[in-house]
Amino acid sequence: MAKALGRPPTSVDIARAAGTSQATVSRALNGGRVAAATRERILAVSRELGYTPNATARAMVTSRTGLVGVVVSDITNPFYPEFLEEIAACLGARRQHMLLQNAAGGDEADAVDLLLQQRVDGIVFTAAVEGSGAVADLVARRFPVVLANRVTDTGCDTVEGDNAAGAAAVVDHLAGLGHRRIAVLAGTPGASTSAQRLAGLRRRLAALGLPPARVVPADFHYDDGVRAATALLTGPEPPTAIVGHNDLLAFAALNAAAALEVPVPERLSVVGFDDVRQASWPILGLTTVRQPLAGMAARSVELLNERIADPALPPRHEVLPAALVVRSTTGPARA
Amino acid sequence: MAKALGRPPTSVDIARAAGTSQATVSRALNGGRVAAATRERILAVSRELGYTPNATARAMVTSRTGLVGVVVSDITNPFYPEFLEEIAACLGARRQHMLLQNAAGGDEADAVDLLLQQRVDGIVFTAAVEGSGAVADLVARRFPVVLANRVTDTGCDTVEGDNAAGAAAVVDHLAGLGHRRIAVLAGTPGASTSAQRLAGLRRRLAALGLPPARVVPADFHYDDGVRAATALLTGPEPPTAIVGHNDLLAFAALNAAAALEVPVPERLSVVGFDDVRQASWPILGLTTVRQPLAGMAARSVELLNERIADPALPPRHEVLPAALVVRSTTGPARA
DNA sequence: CCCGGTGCTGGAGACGTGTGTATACGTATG
DNA sequence: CATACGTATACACACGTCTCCAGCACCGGG
Repeated sequence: MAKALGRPPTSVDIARAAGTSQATVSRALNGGRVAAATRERILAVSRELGYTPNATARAMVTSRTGLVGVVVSDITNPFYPEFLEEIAACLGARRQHMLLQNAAGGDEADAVDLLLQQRVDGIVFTAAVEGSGAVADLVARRFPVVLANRVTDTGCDTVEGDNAAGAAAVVDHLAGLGHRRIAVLAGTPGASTSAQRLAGLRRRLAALGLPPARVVPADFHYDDGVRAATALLTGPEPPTAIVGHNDLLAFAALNAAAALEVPVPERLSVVGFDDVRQASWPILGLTTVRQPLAGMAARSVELLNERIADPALPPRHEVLPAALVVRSTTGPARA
Repeated sequence: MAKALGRPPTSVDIARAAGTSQATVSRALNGGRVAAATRERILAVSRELGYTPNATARAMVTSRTGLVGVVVSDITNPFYPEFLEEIAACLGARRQHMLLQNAAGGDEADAVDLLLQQRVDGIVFTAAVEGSGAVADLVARRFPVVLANRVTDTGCDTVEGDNAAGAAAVVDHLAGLGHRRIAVLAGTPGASTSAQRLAGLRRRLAALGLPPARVVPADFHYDDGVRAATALLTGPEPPTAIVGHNDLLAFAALNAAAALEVPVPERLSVVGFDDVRQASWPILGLTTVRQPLAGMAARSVELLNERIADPALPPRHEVLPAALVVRSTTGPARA
């Protein structure tokens, strides 16, 4: 194995050593029609020389790289690593691979540009919001794109959890516990998940005849969440329940409450969205809406590959069920 | 921008449209000697046609991809996303990009193989342990490799925190609080960080004349940590302090304690390693050894690029300072 | 007028691979 | 025996870019 010290060996080197043509080497390694003895010899030689096919050269001629770009908005949000792990697994099963771009700071256009330069076969966007119109541009060019956990009015494939149903379940749960002053830590303005969850909450509150929720922007970030929750809890008429548009925001609310010595769930109930792994830790025990993580990843990869195979496909929109998981951060509202 | 519907335009297309040769287009876009008027025209045309340089074709001729492979052992361990974010930032400043491989499950050899096929310029390994000898093989072939937060006896560059000093600081802190029965949730057997932290703990315990620590393997995984900590706490002579070789293991200990209704820090003190962001959350408040994350990332990228420039460099080993951060999971040992 | 130098541009080869087309060989068939 | 056919291989080209080298125009000095 540890043979190549200079330039790595090429299929031409293999061909020379095996006494055949380069074309035969290519066919032998890719399952073409080659005599068994020849194939055997070529495989032996290529093993001996430590041959590694050059993916860039292959991409040149096939115009397929086998790479799929994945754009996330903040990789330190624990939701994303879990999602990426699923995505990577689905891609690996198809012998594709992930080129990750972290678009924190809003340089989504830069991220897309890089992925295009690398000639990825398609892109999965999970970033919360599009600021640059980069996605619309790609769709207009018929470049294969899937939006995971996010939708837009651009005509591309989308996969998401049932945010409205999840939000309704949250309201039912809180209302059942007697909560009437409910506040929301909202995600990035313009993010579809945030908008849907908010709409679902409002609709259900109205349907139950409850007062509207107070909505505070928190941009899906922990620090913003702590600031916003602190302001809510120290202001006039503090809420008896806070719904984070994100588990990270819900954790922020828990921490703000702890810092202010507001006991949870006795004086404050907290609910999140996503059900990241930490949410199920006993010391956190967050009540939250579970996102169908594995399903979203699997469908995203499938839809993307279908579109790569046929870019003219009509846009598909899939909604996967989401379910409320009740743990220990919610309890009866104080009388 | 949204022009290209068929094949994306090439530099030849630009040349044709601008009335020059392809060579001049290449020079104009890469800062070669070109008349100002010609450059202007070429830039205008390439913008108009929505030209995106083909990185695979460039890689063919320059034998540089600008891609750096990064191998992690478990991306859902929050340490890694934080580290990756730093790495990506350092790479981005050098116009390089990250090709991530999650080697969970021990398929490190597969991960390396893929990265080599993609012809990455170098690889940063942060995976906890090498099972396959893949790293040794790469080093023997003089392929640029840096080990971050991990060392081996193979002669390649390494960057790590001062694990021994960190461990000593942990022992001093616990001893000062009166702890004598200290247990350790150890990481993957063979992981250098684990070995160093363990050695540091043992040495300091011996130096202080304290009894040796009980060591339980937990493989750096949360679930293993919970099982191990539960066994410790329910067994005979339960420890008064548990040191996780990892913040994740420390959190596991906290959760095991919570499930058993063992109060922290009154009856059990818990310490971790890494200082991930969650550790500083008020509701967790984990006492832990801070890893010099940004510094490790920056030095890893710098060392890797130096080695890419000159593969014959002698191996360098850098140790960055680590510091104990005392929060609320440690307290005096019960009399 | 000739010659050398400078500044810009075009031609052409290379990088490593996949694949369509042609060729050599052996066998079966009429 | 001649033709047809199937199998296995070789030849050649294309993919898009960078870069070396040569060529061209222009200019100033001898």
